[in-house]
Amino acid sequence: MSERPEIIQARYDKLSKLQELNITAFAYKFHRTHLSAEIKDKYTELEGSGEKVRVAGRLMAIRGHGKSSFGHIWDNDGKIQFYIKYDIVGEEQYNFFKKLLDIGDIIGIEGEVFKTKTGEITVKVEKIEILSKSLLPLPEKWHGLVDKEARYRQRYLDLISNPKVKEIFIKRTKMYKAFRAFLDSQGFLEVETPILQPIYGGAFAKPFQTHLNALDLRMYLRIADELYLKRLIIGGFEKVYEICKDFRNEGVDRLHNPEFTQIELYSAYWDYRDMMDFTERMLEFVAGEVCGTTEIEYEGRAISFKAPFKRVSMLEVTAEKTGVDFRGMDYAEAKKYAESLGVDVGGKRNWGQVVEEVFSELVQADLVQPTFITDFPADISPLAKPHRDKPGLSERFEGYIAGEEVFNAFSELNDPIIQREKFAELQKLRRLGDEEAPPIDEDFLTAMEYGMPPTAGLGCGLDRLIMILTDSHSIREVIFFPLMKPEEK
RNA sequence: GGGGGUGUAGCUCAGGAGGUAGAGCAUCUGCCUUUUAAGCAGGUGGCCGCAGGUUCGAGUCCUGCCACCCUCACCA
Repeated sequence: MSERPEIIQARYDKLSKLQELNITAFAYKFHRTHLSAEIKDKYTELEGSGEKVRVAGRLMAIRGHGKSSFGHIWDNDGKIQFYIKYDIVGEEQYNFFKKLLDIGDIIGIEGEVFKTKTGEITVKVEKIEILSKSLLPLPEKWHGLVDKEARYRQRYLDLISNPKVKEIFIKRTKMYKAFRAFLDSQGFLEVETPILQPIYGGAFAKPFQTHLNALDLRMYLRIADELYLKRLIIGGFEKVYEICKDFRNEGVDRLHNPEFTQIELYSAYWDYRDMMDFTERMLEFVAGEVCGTTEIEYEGRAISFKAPFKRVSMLEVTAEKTGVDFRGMDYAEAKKYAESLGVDVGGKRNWGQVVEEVFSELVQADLVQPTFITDFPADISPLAKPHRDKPGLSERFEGYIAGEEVFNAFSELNDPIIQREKFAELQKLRRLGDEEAPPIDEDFLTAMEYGMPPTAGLGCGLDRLIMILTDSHSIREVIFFPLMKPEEK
């Protein structure tokens, strides 16, 4: 029982004293008249008016001076200083403050507002009450909570003691709002599609499996939304989007969390060039809404979200960079040249995979400014339309920022005959041991056979985008509760 | 999975070459009625990640394990 560290036991002792005094340490409610920010905004009206304000928040600092004390409480929008004086509140309340409250407690105060001689807007306390006793001590006031493991496992402590962390997540929400505002204004409809799916598809990835007891059915958590959103396009919703949690049963590192967020959007009657025009306008808008500017800095490098973005074809930029033009080569020849460039293509099973590997090894890291890389190999783009002019390529682009892939888009394949062939090729890859090639989705093919309008679609990794917009090095900094191994007890 | 690093008080961190465990903040006791990392004086607080080993003696050296971080590989 009483094995508690002294610093914690002291708080339990105070709780007992409160109970002896018949003071409720865990209140039911507190009527607030103002938030801390409102007091500051309305100071000129409040000063000298005799109006009493009631504010509540977490007690974060105390500076005692004998018979008077200063302190700060933090609420949703910021902090406010209070001044409590023996002469005003009397012996009982002052001793209650001095002896029974701790940093970390949630308290409510009432009093008039004034400015100290250093000019800080301050509440002169007339009444003070405890709303919730904090039984565990908070991290240190100056350094905050630094240990990354503790920050991620106990995010609430991170949020309490590191105000900048709160800003990152506020920006994350601003990003969602900006996408919604932009897309809604352009006639897109926000929709929801299944997370639990009997067949996964729309990307190359290992899925999470689960089991539906009612139907004794193996189910998967979605790896992408693509095939369901296209069904909606077929159904006559011509512009749709979804902000979607996807799940991939793969590695965990600074760029990957097993559960992550994308936005996918589809517009009928567009091709991938329309989507590029749209995407750069949308990204410029989102960056401006989140950061207040399109000119940002990520890991010491200036990045401009000002449209238009650079556009260059994958094969051309790779040829420029490496001196090897892979166009017109067959699989064996491409492999030979890739190896001559020092790129390991041992596990690559077709021409496109080889070219993509060379690109991602030797070119990708240099794409710091937002750049559209266009015209990907057709054999690694099973859901994209074949390029109208360039044999072997597809009408597909990916967007790179700060050397990382952030979005991926196509002129969507709408020919069910070619789609079936593409799926068949994926089944070959599966049989060759490619675990990430998705199984064939007959229901989706049936939908396509009813006729799908020409369509362009885009997927954008929102975790990576907000990392860049908040200058965060790890995906764990932008996900409230990133995946952590449970601690062994 | 490979390589490198970290783990010591509630928090942030020191502990040189094996010899009784340290600081700041917090906490506790005094003093202090406009401070803001308030101040002054004094005190409490430790499974040194876990388990073994070497040694007269291990926070320190060795082995194994655990968690986390960085990095490479993998991952659209």
